[in-house]
Amino acid sequence: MEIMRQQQAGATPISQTFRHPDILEIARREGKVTVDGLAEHFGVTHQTIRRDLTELADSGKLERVHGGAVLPSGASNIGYAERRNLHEEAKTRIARACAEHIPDGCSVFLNIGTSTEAVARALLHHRDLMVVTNNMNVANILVVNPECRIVLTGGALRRMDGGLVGNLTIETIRQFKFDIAVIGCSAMDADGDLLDFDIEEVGVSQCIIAQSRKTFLVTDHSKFKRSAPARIASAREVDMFFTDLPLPAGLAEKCDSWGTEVHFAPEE
Amino acid sequence: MEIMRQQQAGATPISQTFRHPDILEIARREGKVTVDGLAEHFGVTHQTIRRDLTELADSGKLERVHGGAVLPSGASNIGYAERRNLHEEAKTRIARACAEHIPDGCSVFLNIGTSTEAVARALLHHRDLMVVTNNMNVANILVVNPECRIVLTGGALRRMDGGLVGNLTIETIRQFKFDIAVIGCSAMDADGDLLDFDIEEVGVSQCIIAQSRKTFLVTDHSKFKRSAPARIASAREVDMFFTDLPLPAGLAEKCDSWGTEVHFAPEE
DNA sequence: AGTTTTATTTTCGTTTATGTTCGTTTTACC
DNA sequence: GGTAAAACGAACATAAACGAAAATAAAACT
Repeated sequence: MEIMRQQQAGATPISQTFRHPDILEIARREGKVTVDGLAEHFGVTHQTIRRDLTELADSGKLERVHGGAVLPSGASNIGYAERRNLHEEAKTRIARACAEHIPDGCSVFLNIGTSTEAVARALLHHRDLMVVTNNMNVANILVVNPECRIVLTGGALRRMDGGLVGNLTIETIRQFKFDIAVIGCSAMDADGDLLDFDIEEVGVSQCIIAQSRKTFLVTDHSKFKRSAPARIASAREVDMFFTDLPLPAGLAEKCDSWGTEVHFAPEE
Repeated sequence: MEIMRQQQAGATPISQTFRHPDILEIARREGKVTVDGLAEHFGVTHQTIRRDLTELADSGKLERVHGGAVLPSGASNIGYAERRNLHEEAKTRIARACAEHIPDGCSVFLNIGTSTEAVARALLHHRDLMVVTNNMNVANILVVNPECRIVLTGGALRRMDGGLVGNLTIETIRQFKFDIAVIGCSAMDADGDLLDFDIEEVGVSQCIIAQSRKTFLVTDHSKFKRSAPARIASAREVDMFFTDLPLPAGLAEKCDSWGTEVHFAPEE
């Protein structure tokens, strides 16, 4: 009874029919399933199969197509693609401002995040760079810049965001000393603390800061409104802070007293 | 009426069809697709294929060109696409034969080379794999297989072939034990020795073999005619050897006496 | 038994995918 | 630079597929 209530309260009330496992197995074997084929196979009407497929699609096990369903394709980076478009234009402006403070010929670390990827795009015409990153997307972006040496840290590929995670990352970073670390963060609070959702990444970010002569932070204003559980560092440890809109009250003064230069990306 | 407005206001209404995943797979395998070819392959009109390609291009999966579509430039294919086309068809056959001997659920290492990339493409529908590689292209290829964990070794990105090179590679490999090592080589001589142009890679390949329970070699016949300075290992250490044409005189007997299974990829 | 819940079928209006036609744009060839 | 062929995209018609809702059947429970 209570379980039923939970299900009704939850998002999709899944009917557990014996067909679902079979459908999935067929789909995995054949790569696809058709409404017609399944209706005949199970001896039920099309409408019933449609309902099955809709439910399987809602729970992410399949991807619905006209006439049937297929295995989910790139299931992972859909959300990421949307996030990339979010504040896209602002991120580009911020990244450009940041790139202007990265001189040719220096060594840079870029970590995980859409903001740092935007910085990578802004570095496409820099020369004689050495870029170390734990972000596959950054590597894919910068590969077309022949004047840029690219070093990837090892690690398990996280499809969600192209990040390379795991203890290999920190091991790699320890072997370098960077002129500039460019980091993003998931959120930033009123005390000037940089926050992240992933505790593992926090360790990586802290390591990067420790191994770098200068630390650049790139963050758009949306991060000021959010919070996240893990603390990376204080903005006090940041040398330059690139963002798009004025900082919340109090934070600007703090940065000023800490000697953290705040740069606003110019509107175009 | 209102619904229509919503749709018009929203982004691009992507049609769902069985063909889209197939088109993407063909594109990834061949590097390009043509309207004519796809129309014939699926038995539909050109216009339908055009619509498909337009939608796939809109969602960033492909890049439209006159007469067909190609993989988006940012993705896997770097400059050495020409070499990839060399013996492409044979490599695909070899890779498919190799993939058939790689069971679901095992751990595999794929090293640098166009042949191993072909194997990666042949593994797109394997399940529950764990693939470790020092080849960025392999990672980019397999990223679309959600049933596959991907681990990249660290290292400097070599644009020539997407390889990750440097001492980080061996350090990473030492942390694993693979069920199967899939390696390619630059050349193979009459004594059955695997050769390579790059001395550094030789060390990596030797390390891979040492860390693996089984070693698979994938090489097309063109490698028999060439030579290279650095020696990786003897074919004696290889468990299965996948190639396209019969081995030169004497080598077949050697492999036989060593217990090295030689598999020829069937002509189609 | 009777009642309630769940699964399925039936029906029907709506949406979607596809083929066809036609005018426009691109490409290739002279 | 001009021309012909190929490729393209827009618009429309149509048939298939779709989803919502009501009707029916089958369990599950009291």
